[in-house]
Amino acid sequence: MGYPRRVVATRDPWLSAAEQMRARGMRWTPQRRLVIDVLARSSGHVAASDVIEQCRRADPLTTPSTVYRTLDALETLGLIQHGHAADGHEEYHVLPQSEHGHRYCTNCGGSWEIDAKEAAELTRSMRDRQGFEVDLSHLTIVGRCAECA
Amino acid sequence: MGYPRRVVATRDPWLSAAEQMRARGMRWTPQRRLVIDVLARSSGHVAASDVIEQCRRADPLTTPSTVYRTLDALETLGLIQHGHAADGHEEYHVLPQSEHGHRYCTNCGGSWEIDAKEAAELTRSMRDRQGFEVDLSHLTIVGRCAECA
DNA sequence: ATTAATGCAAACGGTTTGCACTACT
DNA sequence: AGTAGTGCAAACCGTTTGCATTAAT
Repeated sequence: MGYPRRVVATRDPWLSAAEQMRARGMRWTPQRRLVIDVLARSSGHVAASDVIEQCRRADPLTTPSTVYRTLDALETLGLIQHGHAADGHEEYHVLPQSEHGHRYCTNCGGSWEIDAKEAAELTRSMRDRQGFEVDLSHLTIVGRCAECA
Repeated sequence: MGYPRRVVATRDPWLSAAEQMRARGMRWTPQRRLVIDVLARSSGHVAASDVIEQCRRADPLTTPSTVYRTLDALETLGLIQHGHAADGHEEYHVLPQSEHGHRYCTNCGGSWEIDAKEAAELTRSMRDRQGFEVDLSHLTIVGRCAECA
């Protein structure tokens, strides 16, 4: 209706990825662009194998080592963060601008993010009762989601 | 090798391990005894590599494949339960008589069990707010313990 | 012209498997 | 005697690395 809606200047970290890289003397290559495209379209967390597969769809010549190295590079830029999925494999969490954990359903394989607010009770009770500071970005809760339970 | 699944753990599971095995037509071997010795002395959760190393200390001829197969067998007996540590490697939880999760300190490497009581707030809030049934045995919380924080 | 990044192939480390042999029952 | 379990070596799979080549700066 009428004019385009006013949008808060949401600086897109992916758009600036190229500059961030150049600023550090890193190079902006087609392969890196592709990996970043895939990440940008992702749901927030992807297995390394997913990234490789998706890249290969766009460019069948994609090489695993290049993908891994790009993911490494992006992690040093702070754009992603790696961890391990329930099955023990590498998993990359995209854009941890706000630190968060994950919730997985063992039945349907679905996954959701757990933000600080949602984890508040947990972090508080751990701090109060055990003096334990929870690292939210490593929090993983496994179980059955509402639909599957 | 498919054994019948699922057995209730008894009061002193290690003493009865031999009988439980024989009852299923499994055999009681020195190698298995050794693995079980190691598990019995363990703190409640061990990495596969720990088990192998400890076994090798007692018997340098210990073979990884045998250890893995024994751990498999013990899991089908319900005496242990496997999962994945923070670094993504196999980890075995001994005697999950009472279901529990784990808490790890990234600084000192210490680990503690989280029992149902301690996790009560978490499980309740997940159930109430997301309809999510937490699987306590897969709960892993990472952070800094009271001493290290 | 530099030198970072790529692509390949080979190395890696933890886990699994096939198979002939051993030894528990 | 019969067969589950062992030990070895080789396969596996996801990830990492060395190195000569390519290409972004």
